[in-house]
Amino acid sequence: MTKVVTRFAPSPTGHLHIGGARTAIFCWLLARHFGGQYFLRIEDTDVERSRQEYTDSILASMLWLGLDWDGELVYQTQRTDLYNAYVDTLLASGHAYWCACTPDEVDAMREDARAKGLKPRYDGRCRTRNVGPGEGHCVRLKAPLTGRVVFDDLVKGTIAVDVAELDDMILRRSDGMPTYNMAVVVDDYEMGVTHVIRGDDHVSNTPKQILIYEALGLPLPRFGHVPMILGPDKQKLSKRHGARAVIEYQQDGLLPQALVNYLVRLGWSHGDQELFSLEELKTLFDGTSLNAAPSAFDPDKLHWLNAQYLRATPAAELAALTKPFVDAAFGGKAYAAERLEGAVGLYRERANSLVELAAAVQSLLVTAADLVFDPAAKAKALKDNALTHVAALRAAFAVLTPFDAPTLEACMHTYVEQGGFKFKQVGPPVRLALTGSLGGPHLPDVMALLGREESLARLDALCAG
RNA sequence: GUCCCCAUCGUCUAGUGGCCCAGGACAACGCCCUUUCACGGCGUCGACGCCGGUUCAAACCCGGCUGGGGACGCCA
Repeated sequence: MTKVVTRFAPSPTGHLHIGGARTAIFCWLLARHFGGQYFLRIEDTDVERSRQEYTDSILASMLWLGLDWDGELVYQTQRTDLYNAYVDTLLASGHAYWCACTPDEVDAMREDARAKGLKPRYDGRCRTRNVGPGEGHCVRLKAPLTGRVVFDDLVKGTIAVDVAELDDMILRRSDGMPTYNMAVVVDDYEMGVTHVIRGDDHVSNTPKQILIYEALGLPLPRFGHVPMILGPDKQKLSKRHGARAVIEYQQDGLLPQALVNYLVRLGWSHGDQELFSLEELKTLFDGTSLNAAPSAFDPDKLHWLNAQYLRATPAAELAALTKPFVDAAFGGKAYAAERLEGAVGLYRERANSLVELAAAVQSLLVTAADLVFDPAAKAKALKDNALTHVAALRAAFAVLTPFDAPTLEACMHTYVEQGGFKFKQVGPPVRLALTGSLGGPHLPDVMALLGREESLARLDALCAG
């Protein structure tokens, strides 16, 4: 088996978005599957927009998702000399030339071409002018004039482009900095990258980069372009589609396994299987079965997956994960933390995210005096002589032993049967007293968790108020 | 405008010439379970964009059309 080296190369101009995250997952999986290496390269050559805090954020998201990387981070801004050395060899070998055209002149050329219905491109007028280095001069690739660039894409199959579509691209800007395509080729080669997995939006860069590889006489890596992730409306993912950064999903209380699982299944599949652990993915994902068509992001399915993982997480662990969200919900106020794990156990199947879980669990953690009643529920439950049932049961519960779920349940049933009531008359007001609402976990379980003292206090509070 | 890519239920997808009058999952809807809300179980709705080929046979192969997306920077 040949060595597999992949890389993920974000530019630190924003947080890690789900599209990038999915690409990173594919890269990581491919490397891990084949026992290869996965590198991270920070493409920070756009000094204006690049920020250290974004690099930090991207790395944090990467780790949160469970994607570890090999080796040191590569920062493109630290490798200018390296890129320039390659540009110089291209200049020396006659594969590149100096160009004195100004941006305005080139713009004019493009407009001209577009007006004629042609592809806007640089016309190569400095190719033979021998202008040499100088103020405002950049270096361009002396691209072949005829022929086709053909490559076999891992996900899209054969892609062919006529070189007439390409122009003599700039390799080094007039300020001495390399351009994106130049830097990428040098880096991928220097880092030993064997599989370049990246977003669909780069397909048109690939032929250009191949031209540079060829001019440099370097071996080509394998390319794989994964399609974009679209919004639920099939349009390009944008601000109006809500959360797009993985950090936002983290804040919304999503589990990283759920996000990874969801993202992987967007564009990749393994028969009818829906649930995959990271370990399982490592053994299953070999870079095949990738879908060439773009896919729409479906928040509903993400939440469903998250619910699956929420239920699969052991109660103690889930309580620990939920705690920060509960702390935030209480805004620093004290609450019955000793009931957290039990409450999480009772509500886990009723929540799709940690945020929802934290909100649901709140009513069991406040003190009786702070319990908030849902007005609609209150109006609905406190009909007829509902409070007499509450008072009667309160008296029964006060002397009940043991105070556990089965005994409590039996006690309630006895009360209902002996009084000739319907449970519908008795259950709702009791539930309202205990949780402030009319939905939720099995009542005896709630009381057992709250304990006798707290349960009685809540029943009293409703009767009094 | 030019070039490139894509095309199965609303969505994610299975499907690589006969097993498919197309399977699974999410969503929706209904029923069951249930003292409530959920979970769960069962079921319903629902797709091969269109037109031509090739073939005994096409969702699968070929061509065109239509529709969608992407790229055309001294951004990445």
